[in-house]
Amino acid sequence: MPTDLASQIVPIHQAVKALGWPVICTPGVEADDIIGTLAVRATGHGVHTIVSTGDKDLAQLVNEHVELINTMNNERQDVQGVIDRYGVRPDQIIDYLMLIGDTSDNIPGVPKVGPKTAAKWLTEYGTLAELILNADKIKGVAGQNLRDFIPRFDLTRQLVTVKLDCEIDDLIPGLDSLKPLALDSDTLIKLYDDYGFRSWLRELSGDPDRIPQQDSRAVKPGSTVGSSPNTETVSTSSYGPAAPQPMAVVSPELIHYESVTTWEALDKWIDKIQAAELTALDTETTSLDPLQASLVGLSLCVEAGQACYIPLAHRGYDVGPQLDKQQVLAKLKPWLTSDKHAKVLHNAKYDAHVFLSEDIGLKGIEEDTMLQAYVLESHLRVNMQDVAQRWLGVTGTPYEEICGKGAKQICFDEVAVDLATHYASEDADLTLRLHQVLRPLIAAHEGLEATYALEVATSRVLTIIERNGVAIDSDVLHKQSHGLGERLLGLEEKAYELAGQPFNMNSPKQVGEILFDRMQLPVVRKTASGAPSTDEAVLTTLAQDYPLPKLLLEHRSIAKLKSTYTDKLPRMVNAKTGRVHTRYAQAAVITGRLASSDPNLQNIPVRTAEGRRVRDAFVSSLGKIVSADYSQIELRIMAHVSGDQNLIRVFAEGGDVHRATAAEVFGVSPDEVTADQRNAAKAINFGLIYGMGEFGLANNIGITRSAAKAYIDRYFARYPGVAEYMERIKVVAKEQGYVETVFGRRLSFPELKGARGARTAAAERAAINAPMQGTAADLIKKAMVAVQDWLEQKKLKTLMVMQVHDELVFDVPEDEVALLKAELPRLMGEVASLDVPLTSEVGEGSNWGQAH
DNA sequence: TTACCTGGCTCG
DNA sequence: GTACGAGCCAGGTAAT
Repeated sequence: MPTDLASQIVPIHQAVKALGWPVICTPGVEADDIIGTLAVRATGHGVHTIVSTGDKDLAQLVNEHVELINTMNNERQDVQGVIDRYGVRPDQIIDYLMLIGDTSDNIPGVPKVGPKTAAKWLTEYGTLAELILNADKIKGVAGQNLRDFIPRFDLTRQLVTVKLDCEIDDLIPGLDSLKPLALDSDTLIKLYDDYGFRSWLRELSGDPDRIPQQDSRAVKPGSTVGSSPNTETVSTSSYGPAAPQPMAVVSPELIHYESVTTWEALDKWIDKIQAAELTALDTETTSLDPLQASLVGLSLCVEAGQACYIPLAHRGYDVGPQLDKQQVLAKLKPWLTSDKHAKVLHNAKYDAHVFLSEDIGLKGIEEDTMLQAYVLESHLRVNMQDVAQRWLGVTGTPYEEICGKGAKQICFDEVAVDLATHYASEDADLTLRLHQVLRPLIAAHEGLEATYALEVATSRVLTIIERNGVAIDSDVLHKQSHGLGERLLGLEEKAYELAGQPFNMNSPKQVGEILFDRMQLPVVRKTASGAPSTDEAVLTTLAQDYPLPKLLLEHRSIAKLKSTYTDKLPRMVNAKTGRVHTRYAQAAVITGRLASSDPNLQNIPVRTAEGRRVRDAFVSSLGKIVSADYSQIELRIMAHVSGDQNLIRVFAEGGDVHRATAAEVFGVSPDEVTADQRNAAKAINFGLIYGMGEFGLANNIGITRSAAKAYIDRYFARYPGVAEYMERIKVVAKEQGYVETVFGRRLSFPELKGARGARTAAAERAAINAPMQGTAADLIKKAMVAVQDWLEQKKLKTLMVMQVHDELVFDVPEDEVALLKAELPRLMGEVASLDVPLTSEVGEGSNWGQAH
């Protein structure tokens, strides 16, 4: 055999025989080719995905090719036949069409179709079968006809195999003599990095043993758990070393994950979970969107290292035996819906939604390891991978490694069952082990225990709110969109005239070129990257002397309204429920607040009249919208935590707090306070919550720095407790590395611990703000739990539909409105007793806009 | 074509 | 450099 394969063209089966590697060596061979080759080898063995222990990129790339080749192999036989037999998925045909596009780049006469075009076709025709049946009617953007593509499927296969310099059929006999696939990507990457591709081949041909032929870690599930590949990892945990806690240590050979595909095996596991004190549970689904997700399988773990996966809805041409989904769920339902059987999950809210979609109300959710991790370290990521790495020293399998990412991500139901078994069992196993490690750490601190209990209770309420959704009047938004669109056109016309040429008003770059290059306006400020800034403050300054900036400001604000709100919200309406279902991230904000996304309902406009109109589209489906918000919550908390007697008295006396503080600061009676004085007091009140300095205050209310300094000095003179508190909290944060809310939630600032310098100033401000924002978050969470419990206890029909940091919004039947308006302030006020009253304001209306 | 970043703007 | 905490949009560009 040749020893220098890199210099020769070697048919693949020869390479296979010589090296045990399916290597194609052609002049100019590149990384793509080796990846493709490895993928071909994998598919030749019926492998669907390759698990890597080390670098993700190569395995990921290989897996993408595996997917393409599997698809291609399926479809080249007979497109319609494949559809009928295997139910090829839309994303697979997209991939296939992409493959055509990729390959056709250099091939004259083969039209190119990208995933967007393919997706558009599929959207129009719904299913792949429809698409194929209507092939002659379907035209792409460049006029190409889908029918033309179908006969070319085979051509494409030819082109691809030519590119690989072999026929797949030739390849397979060569592969048959090989042992099962062995890929150690650490070694691959190292060799590739050290020697480059060609040298690597030489190494291989000279010393094939350098690559382990049988490395079960790479192929068979089971090894990525149990030991950390990187022993030098240093934990950032504030609570303990990264070294695995004794209870969590499971030596790899004791780990056993199994697929449950027989009724006997299922019964055995049902016995186990019935008897268990606590069971870790995890679901696998078709979507990351919990309301869209459909159950694909579920995993259980009652003892560290011993877990099972029950595949329920996997698909694919060679999917193994699976138990009937409905029968399995029927057998499990008594256990799932029993609060006598305690469960631990990682982000239980997600799984609760998945089960609700199967008409199963999951009960007994007593523990949630995501919330445990969040309560312990709210400033760090709480996904399973990162948490397991931090607390167990274990590198679990990332979701992306199983399903890919981005546009090429596959659905979990396409993942091979054995691979899914490993991944899903591991999740349940790690959940249980995390619980064993984290739970005692929380129990050791009263404040953390209380915070965790609150988070678990909040999770249940959030599930309800998300599922309730909120009714949106799309017609209202469409009309607004239309009006805004016309105004945008008018503004554009005027702006082009002033600029002397058309330009994209949405592009900061083009706006900058027009203003500062063409029109030679003065540069007020530069952005972080050095370009002249065109933000609101700059344009407002320029608008005093020039007409165009004013138009730009108006255009900006209207374009934002249209694109983010009036255009977007109607598209977010769930087809099944006719409502908008936001997602509340419970472990995303370091201070303990919630975050809302898809869509974000916590930043719906309110400050301008035209923006506020968007809220008119948030309507009631039962009768009225009722909204209740804590008034001046963070300032009240400042009064409480600082213990400043003057500030406490201001709140105790009630009335207009900004006017009262203005009277204090400027030494006049409340009714003598001027509008300017009240504004200054308001700016200081808000600013000090954020740790604002004189520069910030001066900027904010348009006064000189020295005037701002004078105001702040007077403020602190009148409220000395506030000044002392701010100094105290900085010291505390620096000494212990964390601060606490009133209820004992810990908020960490590791960068402050023992540090000093310019960069710490920002962290200091965050530390000053955190107890207030965090305590406010605690309070509203307590309120949500109290109110939802009350709604259920009173058996009311009212739905809680939104939380906006200090506000709760309800969809209320007419006959419950009076009760809600009477009881909400009481319920919200009684969740805690601070040194200041906790008052709230309640409003009602037929929509959210009116309810304020 | 897609993925990621920047600048800008919305909210509490 | 300069006020805390978020999410989302359009444009622009780098990577594929």
